[in-house]
Amino acid sequence: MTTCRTFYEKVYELVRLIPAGKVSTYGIIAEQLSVRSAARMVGWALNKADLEKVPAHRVVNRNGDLTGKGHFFTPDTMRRMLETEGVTFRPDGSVNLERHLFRFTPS
DNA sequence: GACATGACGGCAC
DNA sequence: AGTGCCGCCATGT
Repeated sequence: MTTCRTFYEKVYELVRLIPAGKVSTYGIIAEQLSVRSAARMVGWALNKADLEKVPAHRVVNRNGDLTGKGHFFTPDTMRRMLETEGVTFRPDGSVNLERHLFRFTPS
């Protein structure tokens, strides 16, 4: 639409590839899009995305923190969905990236 | 057309 | 180790 096939489409596609119980980060997704430092766009794309179609709750920041929780129906929706999928959180409320970080296959 | 903002990341201090 | 600033691309005003 506005841009060439929207960079959003790519973001959505990648996010949809994230299996339940796993999470990814804006930076990694941006990197997959060949724009290493455009993580902001990724978040933006998700904001405009249909949460019904894209598991945006599986995307967290590099810190493992649920930065986009405030963009969901309720602030705890994101965490709740992740917990339901089997994602574990640290005492500080961040996701155990060491354990749930999903790595896209560069192939 | 220019300025400001945004679900971030990395580097400098 | 914590805090701050700059950079990046796209969108909205």
